Amino acid sequence: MTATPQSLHADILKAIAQETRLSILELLRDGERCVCEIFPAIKQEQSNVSRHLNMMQKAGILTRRKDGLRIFYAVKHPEVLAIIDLAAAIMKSEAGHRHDLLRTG
Amino acid sequence: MTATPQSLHADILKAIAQETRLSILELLRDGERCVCEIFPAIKQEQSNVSRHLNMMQKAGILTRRKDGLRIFYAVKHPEVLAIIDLAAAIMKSEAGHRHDLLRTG
DNA sequence: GTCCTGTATGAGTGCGTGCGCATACGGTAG
DNA sequence: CTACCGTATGCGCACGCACTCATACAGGAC
Repeated sequence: MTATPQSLHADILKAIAQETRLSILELLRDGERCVCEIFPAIKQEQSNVSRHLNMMQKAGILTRRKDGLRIFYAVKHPEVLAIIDLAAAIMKSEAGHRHDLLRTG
Repeated sequence: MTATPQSLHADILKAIAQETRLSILELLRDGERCVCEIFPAIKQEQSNVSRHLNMMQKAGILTRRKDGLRIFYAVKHPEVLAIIDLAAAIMKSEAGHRHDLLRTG
């Protein structure tokens, strides 16, 4: 048991590692939003956003709440946002190194 | 500027969010390894591992060092391992919640 | 009941990707 | 030089995935 935990890590990370989903998660950083708010904000089809939200909820990183017609999604684990921040930090330091590499040859 | 940073985050995260690459990164947690050590350890084709290593190095999360015939790869940013740990934490708490859900209906 | 709004889903498409096989490249040893 | 070892790469294949369009479903307003 716990033979290949990689396979499970991958599902969580794959649920985050996608542009559209990252856009959604950035929006949800400020709190829960309904689909009708999200898809215009990130300029994507409603159906596409719905699928991504559903996918992330099934992956366990979003919560779902019904309020009348609307369904509100929110980030379930703050670790998700921490992961995004770490990725941003890596990017930032990479961008700096790239400059150095270009300058020093 | 900083219009859609999501596109760039995604590249870093995608470089991590894959089973084979996660296996490699777990191995590299203990320090640098050459391809000849990695691919038998994770039971993958040499060509496949070589591609993944190359991909991660281009993504900026691995370093490369030549020593004679062998080429050693190592994790460049500790944040990468932190991301994996956070994903593991999410998984763990999700596993707990799943049990509750199954029991309470 | 009908109409409308908000969300989810089925079908189809094109692109991206992980993989294996064979082979080429680069460096070392003899 | 040749032979060999470690690594990278071209090619092909199968699968997965993000997306769009059209449509179905659920709930509220009337």
